[in-house]
Amino acid sequence: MAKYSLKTRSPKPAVDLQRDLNPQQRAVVEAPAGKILVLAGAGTGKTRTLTYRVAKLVAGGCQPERIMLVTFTNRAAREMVHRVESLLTIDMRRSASGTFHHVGNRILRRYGEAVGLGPDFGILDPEDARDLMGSVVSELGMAVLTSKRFPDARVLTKIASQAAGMLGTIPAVIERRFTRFLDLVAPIDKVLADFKERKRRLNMVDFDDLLSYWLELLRDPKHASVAEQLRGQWDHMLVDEYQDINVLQGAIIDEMARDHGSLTCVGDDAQSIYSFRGADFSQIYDFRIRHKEAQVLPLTINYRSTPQILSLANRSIARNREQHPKELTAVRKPGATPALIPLRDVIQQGELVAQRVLELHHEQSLPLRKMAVLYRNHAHSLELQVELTRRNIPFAVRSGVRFFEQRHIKDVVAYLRARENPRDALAWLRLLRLWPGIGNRTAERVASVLAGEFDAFGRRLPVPAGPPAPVPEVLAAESKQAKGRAKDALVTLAKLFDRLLEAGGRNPGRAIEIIVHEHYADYAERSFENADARKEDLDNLANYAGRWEDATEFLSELALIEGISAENVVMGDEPDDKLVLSTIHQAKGLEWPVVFVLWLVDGRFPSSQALRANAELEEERRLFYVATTRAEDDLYLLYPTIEEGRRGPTTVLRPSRFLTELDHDPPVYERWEIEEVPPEEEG
DNA sequence: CGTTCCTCTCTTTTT
DNA sequence: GAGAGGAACG
Repeated sequence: MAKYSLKTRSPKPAVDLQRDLNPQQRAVVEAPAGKILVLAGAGTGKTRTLTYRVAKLVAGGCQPERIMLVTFTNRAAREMVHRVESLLTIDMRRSASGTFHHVGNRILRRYGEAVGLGPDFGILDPEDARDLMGSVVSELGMAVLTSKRFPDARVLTKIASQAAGMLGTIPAVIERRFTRFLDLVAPIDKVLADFKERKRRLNMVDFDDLLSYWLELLRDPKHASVAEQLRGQWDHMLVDEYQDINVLQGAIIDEMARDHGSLTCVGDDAQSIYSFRGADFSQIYDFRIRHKEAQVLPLTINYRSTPQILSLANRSIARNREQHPKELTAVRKPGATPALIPLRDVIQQGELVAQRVLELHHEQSLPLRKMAVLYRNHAHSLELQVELTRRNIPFAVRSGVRFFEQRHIKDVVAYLRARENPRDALAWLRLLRLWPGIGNRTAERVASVLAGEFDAFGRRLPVPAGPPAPVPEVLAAESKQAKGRAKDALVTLAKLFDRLLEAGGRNPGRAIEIIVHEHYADYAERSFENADARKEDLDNLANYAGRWEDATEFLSELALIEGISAENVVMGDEPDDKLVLSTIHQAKGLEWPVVFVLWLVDGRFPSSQALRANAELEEERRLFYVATTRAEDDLYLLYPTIEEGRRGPTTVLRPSRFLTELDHDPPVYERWEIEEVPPEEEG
């Protein structure tokens, strides 16, 4: 992606540590290069502190490209890079900044050959990984695999992912987290080994591989010289959101920092909310065990929220046993008491939020973008979305279906993937099936030949499969074998690929235009009711892709970028000022003057799964803590009291235990009563 | 073999 | 309210 920033030869930092930082923050910024763990509460200026530490390093003569700055989420990464760049007017593009996965991707593009990856390896998104797993299972054709009790492809990828994340074996993961499959350890192990092999054949990696191979480069004695080169490229390592890393990431961090020893990690154990994907917040405690010499520095002064909001948050998190007891201190003046609002049902919950948003917007001139509605999972926001649409309140959903995970986007992207990495059988399969006359059978045969997995006689080829055959030639040959509509389709497809491989088609944006123009527009007309909207999406995608010169880079970006919701990208002419709707996970690190939290009902938030185990309940409470600490001035906690079953009876809902457990003196919230205004008095 | 239409299942959270 | 998988038809 094109990114611009001004660059000065000698960075002149507009940095004044005395003026800009409090003593706790200054202690972090000024600590000599070494092992540092910063325990930073919500809203205590964590990003600011880390940014200034980078500034200090650069001011001290360190080249930005010799700093590695990694975080867990895209958002945090972008925020961090942006703030460093604006503070220092330097270009951080050369530095290794971004999510672990981005940095891993960059490193493997360059050094992946050592672990057997071609330079144009593709990245499997979770859906692809699941499909691939499914085909591995069905190809193995073992009897156990078809039994009802055998884990499905999604669960299998989960097991593989957990094993990668905790640096454990498959049996160990099953023993720890999937005991119901204990008697299936051997076949599961076999399937996952095949899955790994299959990824290699396809020259593809999944998200976990981006990190696993990175660690392999650092640890395996076979790659000692690569490891040395890697370590030698950076002098300092800084890690944000340390509470959300897993064992694998922890190991990478330690290995990367081994020689230079300059490692600054920032995190808040109270905000660890990703254990479901292997984040292991004991990492943050083990840090001091692994690095005995590490300095531990606290940040506890909260600049964000009113004391009222903080007392609520403090009281809630204090109920967690697994935590560092710490109180956030408020510096802001007292404000409004958080509101607890019971509603009749979800409909009323949506109405009330919409109404309150409008009141604040019109009566207090608060822009919509200064307000956010947070919820446990995206389904919780549906009724609200309906109500907001009805009242014409613009909103942006920061969750839901990802733009690039929609079918039409993935279809078109499959062409790019196939062009960049012809061994990507999944992409071939996907795009072949779009053609009339080509069904599963034909698609599978042609895809495996194109991918070089099999020769034309159905014999499995060894890996590496030699130089890939020219795609148009293979397609032409296959078309001769086919008949009827499939024949026509393959002939047309061969021509399309000729065009895609021409120089003009190299640019990803241009390539997408060709694909849509030559094929997909027709397909969309035939297949979708909302073909126009989808074609518009594809125009936007072509535009977006046009910013990259190199399609492989574009594809990596697309796979690793955070979920831009469809709404966010698609609409071109919408107002800037929009109410924010977000899952709590996606809201981490952000703040708004006004925050609404929806669906505070036992079984929803905390979720019913979490009610079963205490460790999970504590994680949910941390999530609640994250939600409440997003609010600066006003916090509204809402819950419906009854739910009308679609088919079944109406049920009475219990308010979330995260609310009732706070209900003692002095009160931390104020209960609001809702009275319906008769229609004639409205207005 | 390919297509279409039906039912069933799911929905934590993200890279 | 979507996606996967199965059944039945062309």
